[in-house]
Amino acid sequence: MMKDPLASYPGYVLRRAAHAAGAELTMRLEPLGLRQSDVSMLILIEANPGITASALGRMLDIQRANMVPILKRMEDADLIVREAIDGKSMGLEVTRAGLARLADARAVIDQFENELLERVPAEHRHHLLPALNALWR
Amino acid sequence: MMKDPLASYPGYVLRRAAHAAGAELTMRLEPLGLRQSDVSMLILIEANPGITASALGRMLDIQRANMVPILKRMEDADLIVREAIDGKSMGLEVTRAGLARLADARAVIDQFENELLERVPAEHRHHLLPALNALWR
DNA sequence: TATTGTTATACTCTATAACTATA
DNA sequence: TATAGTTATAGAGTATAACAATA
Repeated sequence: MMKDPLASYPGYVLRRAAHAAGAELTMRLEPLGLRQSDVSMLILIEANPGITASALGRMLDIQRANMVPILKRMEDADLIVREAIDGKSMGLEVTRAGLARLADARAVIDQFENELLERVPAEHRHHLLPALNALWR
Repeated sequence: MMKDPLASYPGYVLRRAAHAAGAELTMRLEPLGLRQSDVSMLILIEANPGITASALGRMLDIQRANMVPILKRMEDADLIVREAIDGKSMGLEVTRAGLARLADARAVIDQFENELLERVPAEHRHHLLPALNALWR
């Protein structure tokens, strides 16, 4: 058997756990034709109607320039619309069709998040979210 | 202020925490001319001398095909050597220069991992690693 | 002067298929 | 028959620079 000294490094295990979870969620969203970033954006736009692409990108840590093709694809898929706020900014809204897809995605995600937490032994379970939030913010 | 409903999703926070930590470690390793994968490989090769590229890839969840350019770069940088085990397999070893670089990298990583854990409130701290390991394995 | 949206571009990481040679 | 190493290639995600138009 191979030795794995990396298992004791929190940073490494964090990366592996995130990758494993991310790959699984991507697989589960695939039948819906949605990517993780799509769902994140739909959730944030629904919670903040009229948000601009720049502000959305700042929340998700995605560069302005990289938002363009993503939002264009979502607009082409009739998931969101862009409406002029003023001559410079565009406000984002979730379409009716987008809300329906979002409802499906939420069912997938809620199930996924529940399963994720169930894998964590009970004595550690409620420490996960606050610990991770402390690492991120 | 914008609403952020994503903050309550463990999977999302996991991804953000891993990305933030990864970006920071990458920055700290950059002066050493090493990437995270380089250091992971050096650690694993040192712990398992003579390991093959395929076995190393399986441990790190990196495809065989993607190991080729990585190992070639590390060999060109005189961090590792490949020695024939038989007519098919090559055993990997860390060079003397590789060991020196690995020592520098370990100092960076140990400091980084300590700081990472210090950011987690004490009551959650020792739950992080077991919780993450449960998600991954 | 700072910000928004945009185009173009490049680099890294990752995934797949196919091939050769050997165990 | 399964495995190791390799090549080629394509798709994501991400990062930077630059520009026009507007706040």
